[in-house]
Amino acid sequence: MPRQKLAAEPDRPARDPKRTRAAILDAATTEFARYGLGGARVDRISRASGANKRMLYYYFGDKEGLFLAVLEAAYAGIRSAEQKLSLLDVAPIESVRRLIRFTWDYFLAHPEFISLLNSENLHRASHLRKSRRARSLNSPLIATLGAILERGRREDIFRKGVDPLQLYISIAGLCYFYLSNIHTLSSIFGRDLAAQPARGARLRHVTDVVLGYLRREP
Amino acid sequence: MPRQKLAAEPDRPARDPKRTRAAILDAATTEFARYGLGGARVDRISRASGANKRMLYYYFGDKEGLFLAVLEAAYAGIRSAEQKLSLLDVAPIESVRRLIRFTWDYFLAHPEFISLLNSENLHRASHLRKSRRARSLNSPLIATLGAILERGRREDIFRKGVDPLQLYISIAGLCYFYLSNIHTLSSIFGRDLAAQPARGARLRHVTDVVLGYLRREP
Amino acid sequence: MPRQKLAAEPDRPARDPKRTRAAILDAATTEFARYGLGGARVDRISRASGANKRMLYYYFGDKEGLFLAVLEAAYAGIRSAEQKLSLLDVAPIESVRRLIRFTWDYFLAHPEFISLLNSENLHRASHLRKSRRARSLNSPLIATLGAILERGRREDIFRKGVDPLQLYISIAGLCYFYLSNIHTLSSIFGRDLAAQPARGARLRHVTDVVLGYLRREP
Amino acid sequence: MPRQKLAAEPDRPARDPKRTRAAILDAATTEFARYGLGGARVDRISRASGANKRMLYYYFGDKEGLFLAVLEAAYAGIRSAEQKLSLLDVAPIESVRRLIRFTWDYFLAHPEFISLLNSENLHRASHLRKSRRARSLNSPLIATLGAILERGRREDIFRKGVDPLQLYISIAGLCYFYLSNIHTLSSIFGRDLAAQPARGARLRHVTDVVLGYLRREP
DNA sequence: GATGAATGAGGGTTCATTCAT
DNA sequence: GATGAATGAACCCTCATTCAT
Repeated sequence: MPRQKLAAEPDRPARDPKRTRAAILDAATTEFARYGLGGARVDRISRASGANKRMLYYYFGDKEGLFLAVLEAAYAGIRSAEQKLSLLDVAPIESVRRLIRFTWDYFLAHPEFISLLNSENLHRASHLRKSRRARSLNSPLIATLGAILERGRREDIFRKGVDPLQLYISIAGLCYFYLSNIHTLSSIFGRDLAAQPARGARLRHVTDVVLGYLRREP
Repeated sequence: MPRQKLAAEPDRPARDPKRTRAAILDAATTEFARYGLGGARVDRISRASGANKRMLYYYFGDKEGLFLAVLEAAYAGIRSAEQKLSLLDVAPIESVRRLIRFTWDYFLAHPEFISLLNSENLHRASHLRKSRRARSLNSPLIATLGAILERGRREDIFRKGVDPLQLYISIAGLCYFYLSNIHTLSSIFGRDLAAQPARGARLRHVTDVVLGYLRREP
Repeated sequence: MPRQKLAAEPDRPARDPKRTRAAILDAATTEFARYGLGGARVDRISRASGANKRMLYYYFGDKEGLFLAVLEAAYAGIRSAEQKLSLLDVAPIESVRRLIRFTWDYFLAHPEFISLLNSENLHRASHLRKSRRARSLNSPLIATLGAILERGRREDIFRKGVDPLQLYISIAGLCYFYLSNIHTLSSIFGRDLAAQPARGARLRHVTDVVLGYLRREP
Repeated sequence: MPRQKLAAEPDRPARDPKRTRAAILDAATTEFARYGLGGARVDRISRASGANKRMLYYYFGDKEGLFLAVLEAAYAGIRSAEQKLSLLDVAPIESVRRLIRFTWDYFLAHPEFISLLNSENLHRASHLRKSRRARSLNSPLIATLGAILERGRREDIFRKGVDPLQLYISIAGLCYFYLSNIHTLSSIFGRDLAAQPARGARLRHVTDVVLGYLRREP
């Protein structure tokens, strides 16, 4: 009987570098996000990825090289998602709304991104600094946001003098902190901030804060 | 026969439980803040504190017990600082200004607090949840902020319907995220956000955002 | 039947730092001599010494630190044996005879010494150079040999102008090379140079060479 | 469609068995000499030789097979050099002089030969014993030296009863030990024995020792 | 003949923790 | 209360070797 399904792979094809590499990267993302760099275990990554432990070193050099690759992939992920936004097609207020919603949704859907950034900051961005791709990780949204603010200003809707980078960081911070610190906050304040109603309330609040701030002075 | 050199070894008295405990806690705070829970080394803590490794277990049970103690002490620290604020003595806007400045300054002066919270969140607040002191870690500022908002509303300065907890989280988030992620942000955007001018700009921006948001609708 | 020798230790006393350290050093000497630095296995050393593997690092830092300690102990061993020689008590010729015999016997009885030196030279003496005890490893025999040569010269028995260090190296080399390379030499020349008759012949030859050389010119 | 750039990659022809084999052997010689058998890395050899790692196994079976091949080549090298000597063309004393100088120069120019012999002796000549070429590695110089000694004896210049093998080993030992152990000796005695003046002095000394010994008794 | 990808056993080292004193 | 010595599990990483192409 012939081997079944030529095109469909069995769990792990014998020789498929791309796939092996990707499987390691995936498993490592999960592991690093869950346990941090120091707490991550190379053995667990290898087991979860289905690849031999040696392969991890073959492709990524060492644990820290793997961590950097994970980090770069994480940035690439959000940048890729950002590119699908079409913020300049709509009016300024709607545009800001979309950006906030996108930021919120992305962080919500990608808790590993938050965790990885925290880990990298614990290490003072030492890995990122070594990255040759670091520059290209810069968000194009800053420029876009600048254009939106400018247009809102021209239309006399927004206040003037808003630094797009500051605003970008503020939007991120308003979303990020809530989600990043959701466990301690929930514990300390005795509320389940991760539950749906609370999450909806948070998004509304963040939107209110940002748009409330941007309103031109009366 | 009496032990010789009674007066000797002045640096650290041979037996001073409080002192030993405090020294361990201090060293552990630094270590956990710098390396995270997974990356922290019991040996380094013992060495830095000058206490024997065994003492660490004697006082705190194990590494995680020590981490919890550090965490509780960190919360106690910020709560103690908060109590020195007299927010209700001044007008609402100034009151909010003070709260923002306090939050910013505290995070700036206590990077270990940020790092410890990140670590605890990585572990899903598992230590805090076990703490019996957890309840008492709740910030009294939420109630105070509620009173400020209420007063501002009555004086027709602030908008209505602002949830004090949400606002508290927002103020924290606007400060925290910038400082917590300062290394990756600086690296990605190619700016030194830790330098003084940038820090001043950030505090102004945060104040603008919050007060801009709180303005009553025109 | 009563257990013998009350005072004698069971195989390994529970707490005896000196003993533990010495046991590790002994086992390491054997291991390094047999397999070289690269081929030596920390696990084997730990097993053979009866000490926990961790103890090896506790006392010696790492594998190379242990190697250095072994090396220093090996030098200390030969220097200690040299001190028992009383070369200046007898006539010059007999004195040189004794020195040769001592050198030969010591190398013969301590093949590990030869092997360790070879290993260290493979590594370009990198460990020895780091040693603070290196200076004290210098042999006092050079000075003694100088005195012997001088006396032999005065008595018109020996030739003049002999550098004691060169002669010392020559005596060592004549013995060392034969024993160090005994396996390849035996294999290449198809003779068992390790057998007793061959060994006796070698010692006689070496003595002849050295004394033949030292003879004053006719 | 034809593969582009037929003439490209001139450095190493894609398929040149002899060349590949020789490149591996060269790289392996360097590697084994530098790090010993245990410390040598197959990967480094493969990289340095430019050949695929698999080729190494293809040609030499395994790491130890490669080591043996290196060893045999090293012996072949010195034997080949020896053949260029014409010791029987000159008077006995000059003949011995030449042999000493040759031995010294060869060891000096081929430190890898010394290192390889040391490695093989560490392993008790286990590789050499398996070699079918071992017999042919025997030096023809022993016989030649025998003839020289005999002639010197007949001419009443040399002493009688000198075993050519012993003398050969002595000449080798006097040169070998100094060079083989040059790092430890330099370190212990605090002199740079590798510098030119010291090297010249050593060659003179060795010559003096051997010729001094060979002198007929007065 | 030649290659990049893959392997499993084991390398040296370090971990948090506990013992005997 | 306090100490230096000791533990065993597990850490990250590397080894010589082989597979599929």
